[in-house]
Amino acid sequence: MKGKGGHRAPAKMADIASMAGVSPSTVSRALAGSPLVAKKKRDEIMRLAREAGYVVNSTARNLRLKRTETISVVIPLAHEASQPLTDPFFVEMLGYLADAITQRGYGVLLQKIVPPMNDWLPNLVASGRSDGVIVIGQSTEHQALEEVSSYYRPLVVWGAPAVDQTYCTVGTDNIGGASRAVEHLIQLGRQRIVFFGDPSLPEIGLRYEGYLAALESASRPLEAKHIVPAHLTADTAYAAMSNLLASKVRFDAVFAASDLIALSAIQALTAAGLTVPGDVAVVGFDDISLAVHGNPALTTVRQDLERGARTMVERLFQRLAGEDASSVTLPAELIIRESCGAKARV
Amino acid sequence: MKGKGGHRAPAKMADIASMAGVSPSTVSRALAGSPLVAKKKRDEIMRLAREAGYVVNSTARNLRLKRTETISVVIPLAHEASQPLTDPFFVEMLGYLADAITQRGYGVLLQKIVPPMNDWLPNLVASGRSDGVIVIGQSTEHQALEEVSSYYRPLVVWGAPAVDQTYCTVGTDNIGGASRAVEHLIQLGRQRIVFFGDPSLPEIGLRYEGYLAALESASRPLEAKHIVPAHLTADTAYAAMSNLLASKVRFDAVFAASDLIALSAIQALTAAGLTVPGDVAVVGFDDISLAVHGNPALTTVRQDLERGARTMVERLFQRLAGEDASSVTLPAELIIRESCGAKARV
DNA sequence: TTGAAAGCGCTACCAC
DNA sequence: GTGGTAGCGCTTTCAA
Repeated sequence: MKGKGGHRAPAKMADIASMAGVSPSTVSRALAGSPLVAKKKRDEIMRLAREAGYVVNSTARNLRLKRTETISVVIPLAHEASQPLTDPFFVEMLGYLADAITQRGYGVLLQKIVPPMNDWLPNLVASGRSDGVIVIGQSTEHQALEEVSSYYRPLVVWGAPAVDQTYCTVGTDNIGGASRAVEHLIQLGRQRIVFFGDPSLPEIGLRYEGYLAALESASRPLEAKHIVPAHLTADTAYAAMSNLLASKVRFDAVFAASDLIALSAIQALTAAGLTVPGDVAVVGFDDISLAVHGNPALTTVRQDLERGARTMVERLFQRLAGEDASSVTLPAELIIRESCGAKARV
Repeated sequence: MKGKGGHRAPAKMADIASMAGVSPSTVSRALAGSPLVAKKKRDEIMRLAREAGYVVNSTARNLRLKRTETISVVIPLAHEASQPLTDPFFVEMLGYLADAITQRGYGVLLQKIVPPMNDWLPNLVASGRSDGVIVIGQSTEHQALEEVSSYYRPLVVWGAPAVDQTYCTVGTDNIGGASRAVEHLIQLGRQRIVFFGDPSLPEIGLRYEGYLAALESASRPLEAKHIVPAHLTADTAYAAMSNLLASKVRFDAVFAASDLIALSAIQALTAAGLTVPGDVAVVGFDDISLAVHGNPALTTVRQDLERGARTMVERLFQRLAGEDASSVTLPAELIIRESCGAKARV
């Protein structure tokens, strides 16, 4: 209506106060629904505010109240530097988190962290932009999480619990899920099962343990050449599988540490003229929505992201309220579809 | 380290000031890299601040500066009330937007809007939580967008331009993309092509126009029974396709208004014993990453979301800077895969 | 039941 | 170059 930019300066509380012929204090109380101000006056003030399109300025409110009603959701991508959230896992988790947080009337501040990842967590915490932090995946940041958690309570991390860890994690039973998947491959008669993923990441490390456990309980030897430490991105995984094929290592099954790289592996295998599950059986991990639509449909270990997200938010708010909330491990479920094949070929 | 909650009160600027033996003003200037403060003193203050883990409180800073360095990204879901961001389209777009916004040093505040959608936009704008707003999809909110844009400039919307519209949109050439898709189906010999989607939503309406244009240029009559106004959710689309099949309407092709519902349609068709593309050819819209992995791989009209996101952010920052930025339509590309079939069957 | 006043932590104006 | 001071818009004592 005025000014060159066409902007309209938003009304402030003092404006409403003078319109109503009362003090800002009274407006503040009225808008907060305080019973201190007479019902009639309160309604009048609320009506006025609504008509003027007045909404409390949350920056000022936050400064005064020392809280933001905002939760930071952080996605650390140590190995995906330039890439835009390629992994559907993150994105599905993000959706569920956003729902759970919004339901409690809080805002969601989205943060993607890429290398170089220096001091991002202490800085985020100290900046006061949010009241709590949820980190999706430990990535390479165990140390940073550990340090900050010593003085900052409202922090919850999706991932694997570690022995020396003090921060709160919520995650899936990686060991159990992985071992069940590998046992299934063994039962189907697969002889040479590749572990496809980088065990140096906490969660992947546990899936690797499950893999080892399954081999051991079937009295199968571990073959070093069957460990392929692929990163969790589609491109690098495709390349890693192509390399493996070129190396002439023999294998008839792949247990992939995530669905995304399982799908890439299938593409690489198919491109090389092999059939899945005929020549090579493939099992993934996550059960992203893509898995069921794959060709063949992907057998995988399901993580219940909706429940995981709800649990994380629940714990975070407990910690926000000063209560204690310890780490949780949620059950994993083996979902059998087509890519693992039926019975043994030979 | 202290207190029952184990919280540590963050340092404030005054603390750093007294540690350094200077005034808060000087600390403020030093931390901002102002050349007004002597280089040596500036470095000293920065070192001190870093060691103390001090980070400027952004709420206070924002209040003072009257800006937030935050952009709201809003996803209005008129028809998906309880559902958690099921459509990969939104989620992929969100990822690209987050990248583009983060690159400019701004934060991303995520908002999901579900019915009842009263005054969400004016309230969001008036709350001062962000410096600008990006809305992904017009949904049913054209009117709200129109009203707010009359006084609030930093607003950019993903969607379709309308004749009477004053707000800034960025979107794909829906008409062109759709007509090319339908023309392709016609060329392949398909006779009865269903339009699958609700034309009352702005973007879908344009895709419908493209559908009409293609029929017309091939001198094909429009059949009312071939218009199936399915909502853009997987479940409702599946049901709508099942209903259509039960109704005995004859058709040999489906042009779906989004990939998500195209995939659902394929599932419903397959479940009913029909083959795709043998009995029914299917073409989608969006080219979500799922499309290429479908079985059969989905022929679709590609929207370049990365470019779209970059463009939206670019326009938003132009508007933030007081410049004008008008609506844009980006090209659409027909991606031919398997689900549309090859040549005619008969 | 209401208003005056203080102050959340910061930046920028003004004086020196 | 540097420090004092005012004030961003709000909530909440405290006093009336």
